[in-house]
Amino acid sequence: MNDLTDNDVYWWRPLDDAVLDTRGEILFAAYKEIHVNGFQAASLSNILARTGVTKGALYHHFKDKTELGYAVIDEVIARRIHLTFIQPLQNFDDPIDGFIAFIEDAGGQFSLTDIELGCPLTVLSQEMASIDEGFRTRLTAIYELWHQSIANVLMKAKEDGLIRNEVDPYTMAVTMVAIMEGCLNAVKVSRDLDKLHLCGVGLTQFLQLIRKNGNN
Amino acid sequence: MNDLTDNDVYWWRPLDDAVLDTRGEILFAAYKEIHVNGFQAASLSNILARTGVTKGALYHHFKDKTELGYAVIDEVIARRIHLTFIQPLQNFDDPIDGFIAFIEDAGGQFSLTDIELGCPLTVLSQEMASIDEGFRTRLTAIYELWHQSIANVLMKAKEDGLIRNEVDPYTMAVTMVAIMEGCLNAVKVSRDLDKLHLCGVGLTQFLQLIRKNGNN
DNA sequence: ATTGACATACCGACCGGTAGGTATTATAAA
DNA sequence: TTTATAATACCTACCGGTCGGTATGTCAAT
Repeated sequence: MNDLTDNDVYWWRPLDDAVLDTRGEILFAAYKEIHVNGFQAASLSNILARTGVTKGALYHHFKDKTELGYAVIDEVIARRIHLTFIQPLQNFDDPIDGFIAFIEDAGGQFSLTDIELGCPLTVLSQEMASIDEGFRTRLTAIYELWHQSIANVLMKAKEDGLIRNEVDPYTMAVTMVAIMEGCLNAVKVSRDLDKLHLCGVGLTQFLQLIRKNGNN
Repeated sequence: MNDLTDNDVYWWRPLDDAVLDTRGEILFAAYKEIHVNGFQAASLSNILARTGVTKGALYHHFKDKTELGYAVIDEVIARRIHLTFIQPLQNFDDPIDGFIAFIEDAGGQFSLTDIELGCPLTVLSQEMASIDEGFRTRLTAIYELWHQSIANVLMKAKEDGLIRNEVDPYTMAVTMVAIMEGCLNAVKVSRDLDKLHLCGVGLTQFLQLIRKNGNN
């Protein structure tokens, strides 16, 4: 069904070079299976077949399929989002320049293969938020962290006088995340990387809006 | 599992008051089942149980489950998107004012129940775009129509001198759709209608950006 | 001797799909 | 107008396959 190796897909690259134990192997294989097929259609048999781990081992480490899904969110997806979207935005002198650099960088960092699968966070949100409360709260927590991180950066920039006074950092943060996730959705469905650049231009122009003495 | 009636959910309100034939009943019930559970987890047995239609009737009207899914996109979701997002934007003298009015209106039009389920287009895009090419092309066609419709409105406004010359209508259109879909995603996962207003403010400010002699 | 870390075999439930019949309606020759 | 034919619109019963989950066994380490 899917013969991609870890390094073909940005989302699937190992988080560090630590050797995975059995639990970690299951977790990472489950993450990939879920990313492609969604949670409900994710097959435990597939996960086991790919890892060589047996069903006994799986049910030794995880109570049931749902708990495995929860662990994937908490231990894999949360870190991935932090690594991809949150961490890169810290440590910029001017966050507007930082965001714009991040967006331009993303255009080169992501390949078509990466984006065909979409953001794992959105995939799971759309599928599971209205079906399972445990999924919903866990996913919400990640989004909230993301929103707050951006809002904090903007807040600091505001204090430094880089951003217009009337701009509300949290409102901007939520909108910016919406643009990025909406953009990744557009690219996933169209399989057209140009859409990524189009949204990048749009988001960049949006960012110029909130800048003090903003040019355009 | 889900005892909502049609009129509780905006997305499920009948498109017109024509009496549904058997095929139409199947189609609409399938649409709702898919909207809640996604396509792969949508159960034909559920659809049949809810409609009272038998499996023989279903397979008389549709070749298989996949063809039923295609028909749901082409005949239900496409119209729904047109009705919800495209049609309301026509016939505004000033499209920027129109968009802003539309966004403010959406805040009142949608209830929490509506948005918990998310936009059917995004639900299916995230689940099926990377799995089935037939789904992907059909969903892409709807997005493309949406993008083009907005772009056309902006283009006309540009000719009328209402929008800045350096604004590219198509780029703006793609970005605006991304914001709206990303916003609906945020609301779905957070179950917080305030997020809808936050994104509304963000999108409104974004729209002011492209206006000629824009105030802020 | 007990515990943790698996391995193997198997189970019932549900899934999408099919086979084969029937009731109803449309077409058209007698 | 009646009657034969044929297509449409279903209905019922069933099938093979996959699913998540479990029960039981093995085996090394403590």
